[in-house]
Amino acid sequence: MLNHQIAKLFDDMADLLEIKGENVFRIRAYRRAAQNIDGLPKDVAQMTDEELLAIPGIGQDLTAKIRSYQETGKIEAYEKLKNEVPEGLAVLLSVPGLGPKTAKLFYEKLKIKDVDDLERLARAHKLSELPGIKEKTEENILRGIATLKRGKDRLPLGRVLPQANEILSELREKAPVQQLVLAGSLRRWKETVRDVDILATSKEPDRVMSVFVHLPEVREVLMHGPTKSSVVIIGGIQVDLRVVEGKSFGAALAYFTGSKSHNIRLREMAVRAGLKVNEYGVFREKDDARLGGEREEDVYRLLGLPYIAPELREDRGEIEAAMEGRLPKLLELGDMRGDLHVHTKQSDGSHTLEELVGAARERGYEYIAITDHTKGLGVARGLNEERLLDELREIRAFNARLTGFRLLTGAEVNIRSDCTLDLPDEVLRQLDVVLASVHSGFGQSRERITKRLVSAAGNPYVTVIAHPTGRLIGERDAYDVDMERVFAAARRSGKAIEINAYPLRLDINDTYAKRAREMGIPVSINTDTHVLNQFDSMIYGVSIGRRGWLEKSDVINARNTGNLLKWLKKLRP
DNA sequence: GCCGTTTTCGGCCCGACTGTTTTCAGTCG
Repeated sequence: MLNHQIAKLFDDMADLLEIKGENVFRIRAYRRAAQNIDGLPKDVAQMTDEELLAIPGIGQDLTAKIRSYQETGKIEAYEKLKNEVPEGLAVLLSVPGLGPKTAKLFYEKLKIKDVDDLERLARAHKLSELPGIKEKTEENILRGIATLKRGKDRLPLGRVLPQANEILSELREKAPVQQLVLAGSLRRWKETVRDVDILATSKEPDRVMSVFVHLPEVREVLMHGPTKSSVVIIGGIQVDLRVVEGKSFGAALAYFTGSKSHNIRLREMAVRAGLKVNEYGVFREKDDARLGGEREEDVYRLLGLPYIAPELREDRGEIEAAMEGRLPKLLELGDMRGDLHVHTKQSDGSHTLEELVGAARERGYEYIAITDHTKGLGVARGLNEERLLDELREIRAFNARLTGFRLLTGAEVNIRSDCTLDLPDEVLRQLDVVLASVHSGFGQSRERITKRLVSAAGNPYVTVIAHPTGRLIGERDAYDVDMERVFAAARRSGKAIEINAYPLRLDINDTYAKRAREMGIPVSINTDTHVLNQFDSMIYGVSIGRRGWLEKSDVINARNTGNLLKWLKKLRP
C-alpha cells in the first residue's frame, strides 16, 4: 500500500517548505493531505481520479503528484525541494521546541545541518552568539535533543490510559477542582497517543497548577502558566492540564478534545456564519456577544450541528454527515451481549469454564464462546481433535446446568501457510463459533497471506476472521495483506471480521472497521480473554468500533442469544 | 495548495506560554 509512503512524503515536503519559509497555508495543505491519505482504508493506487479528488484536501495538483509517485516512484517537486534544503535540516524540526525559523537561522549563520551539529554547538555555547538566542534557549534545545533521543513517539492507548486515570484521581484528591476530565486523543480513543490532555474547572486555577506540577510522578516541568501547564511524568509521557471557568467548560472540552483538523473545520464554519469559536465559548463576531459554551453540545448547536461523539472527530466526513443528518447512532458498551473469543486453561488461558462464566455474567453478558487454540499452535498447548471433542462434551454438560446464560462451543483454528486449517471440517461443523486466524508465516508475500485469509473466509464452517492483520501496536507491524480482497471474500461468504479488543492489538483498526461497515460486513468485537480481567478490554474494542462508525446492528455479538444463534445457523451450509 | 449557500480569486482557526524582548516572534496544540 502506497498510502503511508505518500503521506510521509507530503509531510516531508511540508517540513521542507516550512524551512524555506513558504506560504503557511500551502504547508497546511500538504499536512492535511498527508493526514487524510494516511487514514484511508483503500490503496490510492486502486482509486480513480474522481475518488482521489473527493478526498478532502486533495485537488488537481496533489492528485497529479500521487499519480506521479505511483508511476515513477518520484515526485519532481519533492526532488527539487530536497536539492534546495540540505538533507538532515528537516530532522531539526523534530527537536521539540525548535521550529522552522530557528532551524533556518542555525543553518544560515552556523551551517548547522543535522542534530549532531546542533548538539555540539549548543554545548559549546555557540548558539547564544546569535541574535535572539540566549543561554536558556540553548538549554531548551539540549533538553529537546535528549527527548528526541529517548525516542518516545506515540504510545499505545492501553498503556497510557491507566496512568492517565491515576493522575486524574490524584488531582481530584489533592487539587481544588470542580470538573475534571480527560480530553485529547484519549477521549477520542485513538489507538496510540502522544500525550495526556486533562481539562479542569476551578475557582483557584493557580493552586490547581501548583499541585499539578508538584505531583510525585512528575519528572520535568515543560510549562507552568496560570491556566495551562505541561509536565513529563515517569515513563516519558507528556501530560497537559488546562483550567477554565465553569461557563467555558463545554467550549474548552470541544477545543481540547480535538482533533485539530476537526476543530479547524468547526472554526471555519463559525467564521462563515459570522461567529467565533475558541476555548472560552461561541461568540458573535460583530459585537463579541457570548452565545454559549458551558456545555459541549452548545458549540455544535450554535453551528447548526447535532452533537458529534468524540470518537468521530477526525475530519473523516463526520462534519458533512452531521450537516446532512446522517451521523450513525453509535454502538455502546452496554449494547454488547457477549464475547466470542475466550480461552480456558485447556490451551493458554488461566481459568475454568465456571470462572469464565461467572466473570461474563458479572459484566451483564448472555453468552460467551469458548475458543481455545487448536493443535497447530503448540506454544499455546493447542487442542487436537480428541481434546477439543472432550472440551465440547464438558461445555455441553456445563450448559445443561446453566440458566439464563449460554456457553457456546468454538475454537480458534490456525490458517496454515498452505491455506488449510489445522482441524478438519467434520470437527469444525460441530462447533458453534469457529475463529480463523494467522499465527505463523507472517513474513509471507502479500499475495500468499491474502490468499490464506481469503480461503479461510471461504471455508463453510469458519465464522469469524480473528485479528485479521496480526499487528501488535508498537511491537510488530501488520503482515502485508490486501484487506480489500479479504473483505470482498468475507462479503461473498457472509463471514464476520473481528475487532480484537486486546489493547495492543485493536485489530482490525478503526479505518478498516469503517470500510467493513461500508461494505456491509458483520463485525464481531471480542476480547481474546486469557485472564478474567481481560474481559474489561471490551471498551477498547467498542471504542475502535465507534471510531469506525459502527452501529449496534453491525456487530454480531451485540445481538441477543436468539438472534446470534439465528445468524450462526444461517451461515452454515 | 485547496476551495466556494459571499468568492474560480483571495481568502484560509485561535489562543497560551516562553524567551528575549520593551511590544513581540516563535512554537505548540
